[in-house]
Amino acid sequence: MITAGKRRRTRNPRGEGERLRAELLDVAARHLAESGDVEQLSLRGIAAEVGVAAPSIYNHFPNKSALLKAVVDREFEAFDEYVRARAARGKDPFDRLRRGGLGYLAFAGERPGAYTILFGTRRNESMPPLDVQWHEVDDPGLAAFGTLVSLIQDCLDTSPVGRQHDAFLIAVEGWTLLHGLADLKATLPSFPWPSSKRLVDAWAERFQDSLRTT
Amino acid sequence: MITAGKRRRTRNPRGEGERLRAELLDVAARHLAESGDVEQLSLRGIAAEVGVAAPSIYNHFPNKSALLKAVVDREFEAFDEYVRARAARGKDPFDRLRRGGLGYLAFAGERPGAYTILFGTRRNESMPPLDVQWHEVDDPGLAAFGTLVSLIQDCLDTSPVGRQHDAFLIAVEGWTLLHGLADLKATLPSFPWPSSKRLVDAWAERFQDSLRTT
DNA sequence: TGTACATCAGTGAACGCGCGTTCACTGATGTAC
DNA sequence: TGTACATCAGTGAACGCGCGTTCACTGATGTAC
Repeated sequence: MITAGKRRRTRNPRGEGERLRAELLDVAARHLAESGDVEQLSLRGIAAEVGVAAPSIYNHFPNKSALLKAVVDREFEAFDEYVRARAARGKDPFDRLRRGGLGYLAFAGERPGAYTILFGTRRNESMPPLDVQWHEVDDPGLAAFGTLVSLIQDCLDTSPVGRQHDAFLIAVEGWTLLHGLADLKATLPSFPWPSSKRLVDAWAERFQDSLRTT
Repeated sequence: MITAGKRRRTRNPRGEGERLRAELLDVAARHLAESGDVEQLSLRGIAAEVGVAAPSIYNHFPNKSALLKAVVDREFEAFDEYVRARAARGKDPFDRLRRGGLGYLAFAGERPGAYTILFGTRRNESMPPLDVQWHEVDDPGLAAFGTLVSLIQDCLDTSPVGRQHDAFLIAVEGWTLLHGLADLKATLPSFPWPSSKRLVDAWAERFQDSLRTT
């Protein structure tokens, strides 16, 4: 349901028609982030909120699926970029891993609807499939997982016993923890959750301990 | 989308009208379990599959929300019962905890659509809210969490240092792990996931170790 | 034993709604001559 | 400097569809007299 009425809007100057495309994506992304539900988006609603007639959308997207795909792809890129940027602030591999994990949870916490669209279970046929082997990734969603694997690999590389561990397996464990917390928090916001920092630190510390030479 | 055509169906005998109610719930539950999406259910579709005219539904439910709520409630009960039954097979508290966790994942694995409806992020206003303090639970979904808390409390009670631990906190950690794995598996079925048993055993073992007197 | 009647399980047609999409169009603006 | 024209950014009306829901109904069946 879209409550906003029509906005007054001056048409784009000649040659700047592409600006409507960006406006449509912005509004669609905002609605997705609020509702967390791809099904609830309607072209008419988006058009009304942008302040344009519904058929104008077809100047920029062949159909609804194409618009949906475009906005989801953009969201995936934003997510991966956000996590990378947070991780990059760390001063050593373990710190980067911790910060990456916290970044993951921060994105999910600040934009639960957006997170849900990316990693929530509800996906439909107009969305990228995500059901590929992780190493054959060309799905932008799994790029974020690739980021996690390489953060962990960097940690392993600091230790002489690092080669005894499998970065992939540890990444799966970490991802499961992050996703479980992120998703449950979005579902049950008023549950008395422990702090993200506490959980991530505990996990990272245990991981670091396991790499000390015995 | 419902593909099945109308089924031939003989009307229920006098006094047995309630049987249609059960049939409707069964078909609705099956569709929910397949699609994992509450929004995709249509009364007309359910009616057609049962072999009845759409308005007949209104003899048993005041509207769509009521039918939805009934089927979701029933699913929650089935889930909690399933986990309890699995846990009960264990021969000591730790074994019951392990089996309960594996039961949780087994339910989610065998009926991913059903699991998604119960704990996936997509909930809408026609569903029970779930956003309550866990200890004020009257939501059937959180009953399952209560089961987990008490399984853990039983473990704590076996140890002299048990009182130093918080069953609630440990339950949150366990739940996060279980949900993360269950939900990601449903989203990415072809990802090379490690076995549930391995993950649950590792977690339970670590928990048990932390209760040994040092 | 027969019949009128209430009850029950369910029906068919219709309603208004919002949706994605198509179609022929409009009116401003830059450009070619 | 003026004008015809192509292009561009959009529009308004209409389409067919499936939906939840309402309404007046039908026809079988048990029950009261």
